[in-house]
Amino acid sequence: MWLRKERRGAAPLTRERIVAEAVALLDEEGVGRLTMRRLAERLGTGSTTLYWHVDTKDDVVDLALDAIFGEVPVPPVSDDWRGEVTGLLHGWRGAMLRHPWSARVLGRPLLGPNVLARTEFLHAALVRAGFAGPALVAAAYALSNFVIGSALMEAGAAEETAERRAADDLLARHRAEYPTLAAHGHPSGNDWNDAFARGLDYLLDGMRP
Amino acid sequence: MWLRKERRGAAPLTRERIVAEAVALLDEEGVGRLTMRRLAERLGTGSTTLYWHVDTKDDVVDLALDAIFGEVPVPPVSDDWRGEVTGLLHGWRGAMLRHPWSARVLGRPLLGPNVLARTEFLHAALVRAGFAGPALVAAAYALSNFVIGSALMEAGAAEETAERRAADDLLARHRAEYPTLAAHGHPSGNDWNDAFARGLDYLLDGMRP
DNA sequence: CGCCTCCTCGTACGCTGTTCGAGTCACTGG
DNA sequence: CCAGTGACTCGAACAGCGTACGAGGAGGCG
Repeated sequence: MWLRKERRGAAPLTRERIVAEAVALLDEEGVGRLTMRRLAERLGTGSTTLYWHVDTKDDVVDLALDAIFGEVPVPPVSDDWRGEVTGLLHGWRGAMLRHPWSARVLGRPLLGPNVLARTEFLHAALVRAGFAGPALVAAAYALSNFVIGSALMEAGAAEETAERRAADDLLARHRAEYPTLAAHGHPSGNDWNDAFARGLDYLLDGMRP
Repeated sequence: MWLRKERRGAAPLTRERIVAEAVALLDEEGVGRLTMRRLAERLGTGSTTLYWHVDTKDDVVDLALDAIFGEVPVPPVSDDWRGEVTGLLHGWRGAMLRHPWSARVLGRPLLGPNVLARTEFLHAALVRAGFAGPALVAAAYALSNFVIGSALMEAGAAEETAERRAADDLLARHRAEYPTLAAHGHPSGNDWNDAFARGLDYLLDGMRP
């Protein structure tokens, strides 16, 4: 069969290819349109074939999630633990914003190797900084929860300018009930970057080993 | 008709009743089992009837989400802005942990009246504390993102002790790759409360108007 | 040659959100 | 008194979903 070489060479269906295509599909169409059938179609296979490589659709999502965290660069170890941490976390946020569906999918335990490696790095940097015991877990969780929460909110807010417009209208209509909110408005554009950087500084300033 | 009084009195189907029942269903069975048909069954109506009161299933979720934030007590205004903020945020976290499905559902814009009222309170407290401009939005977003991220992670981790056990096993097996992580273990039980309180203190300590 | 293992897939099941059109009922204006 | 109107309910149906199952095809090995 001539097909053999071609099949083997061009399209050996693997977990890796499935995950890569899932990430592409999620990036292009969002989490609501990730479907086993659509994914299989993009891969040129039948939908049920996927189930030989993967137990369940949730597995695909878990794998895709861990895959994008592989994009987060792990800074080199230096004697500036604070620089390492901010570098890691800015990268973390960046990856989540590049793949906004990731925020919608969080909440299941993050146990993939890429996530674990970065979490390990974060903990190690904090240990090097002198944190230990309850202060260590508090610091590590505060930092990652802050990043995750920020990405979640920002990804949600960035989704639809139409909805944002409606939200501003709503806020303007209820100006009397929410005076402070209406006066300062929602962040937009570069405000998010600034707010994130500032917030991270607040947190790091307040942390003491 | 004798039914008239009864119908009118016992079961006038309203948005409020739908939302209340949705919250109950979500609390009992989780977000995966919220179905228009199941919800309607619990309400004693046909499933399609719901669509007269509500445009879409997402609307039900949005309403349920805002409803549980109505449980968050708004502290009385005092001259202790930090106390007000910590009180509000502990209550916020408590509500989310009482309804763990809420974490899984976050990410869409939070624009319900209950959420807006509490966000307004948070902003107002920070303004009273002297924050303004970019520092204000950074402080407000840092605080709420921290709370949301914490609740998200904690609710996710609390879901299944079986999964937690498997996760610990996995960590133990890879002890060599993740030494710091394996050495300190995941939080459990009251550790979460402590980590949250500490993290919040870190953040507030680092914030300057 | 036959067998075993890896891999693929068509079919089917039960369930989902939502649309549509027909119906029921309390009430109102003539 | 009664026709009509608007608020509300619902059964049937549609397209699509995740997934189980069992029938196959193909390469390697006896």
